[in-house]
Amino acid sequence: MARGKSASYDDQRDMILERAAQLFAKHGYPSTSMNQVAQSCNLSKATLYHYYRDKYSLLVSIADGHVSRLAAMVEDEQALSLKGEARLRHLINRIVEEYSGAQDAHRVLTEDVKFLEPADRERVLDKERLVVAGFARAVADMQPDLASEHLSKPLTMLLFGMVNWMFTWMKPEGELNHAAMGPIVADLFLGGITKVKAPPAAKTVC
Amino acid sequence: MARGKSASYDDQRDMILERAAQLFAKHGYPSTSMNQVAQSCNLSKATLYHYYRDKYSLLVSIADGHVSRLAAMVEDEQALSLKGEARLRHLINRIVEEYSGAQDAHRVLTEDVKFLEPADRERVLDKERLVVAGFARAVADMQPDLASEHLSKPLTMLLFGMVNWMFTWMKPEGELNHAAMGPIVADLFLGGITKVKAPPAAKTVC
DNA sequence: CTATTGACCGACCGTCCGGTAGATTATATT
DNA sequence: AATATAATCTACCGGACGGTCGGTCAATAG
Repeated sequence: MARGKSASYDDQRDMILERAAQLFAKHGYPSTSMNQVAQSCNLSKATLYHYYRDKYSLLVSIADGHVSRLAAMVEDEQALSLKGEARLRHLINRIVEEYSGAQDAHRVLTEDVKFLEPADRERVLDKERLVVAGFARAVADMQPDLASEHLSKPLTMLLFGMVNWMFTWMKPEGELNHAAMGPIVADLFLGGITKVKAPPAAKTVC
Repeated sequence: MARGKSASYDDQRDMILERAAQLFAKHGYPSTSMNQVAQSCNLSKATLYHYYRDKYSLLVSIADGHVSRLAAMVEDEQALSLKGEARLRHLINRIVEEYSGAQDAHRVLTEDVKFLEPADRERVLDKERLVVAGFARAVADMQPDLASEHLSKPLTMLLFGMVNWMFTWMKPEGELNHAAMGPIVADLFLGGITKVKAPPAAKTVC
C-alpha cells in the first residue's frame, strides 16, 4: 500500500543517539538543547522529532542501552565460570574495555541519572545493581576470612570508584591508555584486599 | 552619613551559599532556578540579587570556597611533616573528613565544574592540582622501587577515585559511616600499592 | 530630625527552550 | 500510474528562566 521505514532508519537513530550522548556528556543533559543535537546531526529539529518522541527519550535510550550492555557483559562473564583471581581480573579488564568504548554513554549514566523519572531511574539502577552484584560475588570469593565478608560490598564500590573515576581524568591521547589501566587497578585492588581490617562497629552497609 | 552593612550580612551570604550548594548538588547547576534558591532561603528573588550579583557567582563561590579549603588542608598537612605510611593515612583521613563535612559543595565541585568560565575553571583546577600533588608526593614516598615511580600520579588518581566515588553511594544514615571508610581505603590502597607492576610500555602519564 | 542607604519585594522584560503545525518532496507498494 | 506514507523542512507557540525596575520601609549617622 505504501512505503515502509527506510533501511537507514535504525542507522539514523543510532547516529542521533551517539551525537546526543556526546553532547549530553560534554554539557550535561539539561543544558544541551535539541537545536544543538539537531545541528550536530545535520538535521532540522523537526526531523529529530521524527526519530525520537522527545528529548527525554534520548536520555532514557542512552542510559538504558549502556547499562544493559554492562549487565549483559556480567552475565556473559558468569557463563565463563572462571575462579578466584582470574575471574576478578577478567571482570575488571572487561568493564574497563566496555567503558572505554562508550565513554560518552558512561558519563551520561553516571551524571545524568538524576534526570530520569523515578520509574526509569529505578529500572536503570536495578540493572546497575546487577552489575555491582556480579563484581561483589567475585570480590567476596577473594576474601579469605568470613569475618570481613560484610565488607565485600563497600570494597566493590571502592573498586568501581577507581574505574569510574578513571574516565574523568584520563586523556584519550595520553600514553597510559585504558587497556593498560585494567591490570594496574587489578594489581592494586587484589593486593590490598587482603590487608583491609574490619572496623570495630560495622555490620551492614550502604 | 547612613547605615552600614547589617551584622547579619555575612551570615545571610553564607546561608544562601549553603542552600544553593544543596540545590545545585541535587538538581545540577543549570536546572536549579534562582526562584528555587530564593524560595529555599525564604527570600524574594530580588533580595537574592542583593547578596549575589548573579547565579554564576554562586557557582564560583561554592567551587572556589571548597577547593580552597582542601588546598589549605594539604598545606597544613605538609607543616605536620609526618613520614611514610602515617603521612598518607593522615591525609586520607583528613580529606574524607573534609569531604563529609561539605558533601554538597563536593558534589558541585566534581559535577558542575564544567559550567565555570575558562578562567575561573582553570583557577579552580589549579588548586585541585595542588591538592592532588600533595597526595602524589606522599604516594611516591611509599613506592619502593624507582622503576614504578612514574606510576605515582595515576595511582593517586585511583585513590581519589575511591574517595570521590564514596560520596555518590554512601547513605549518611548507613551504618558504615564516612569516618570508618578512611582506614579501610588506607588499608586497601597501602596494601595494594606495593603489588602494582608497571605495564610494559608506560613512560609518562595523563 | 532628617538625609541616606541597606534590606527587601511584586511585577515585569527579553530570550531561549522543548515541542508542534502544516507543507513539501521522495519513494516503496499495489 | 496512482497513492499512501516516510522523510524532511520552515515557521511558530506557550512557558520558564535569568535578571531588572521601581519602589517601600526602617535603621542609623550626622
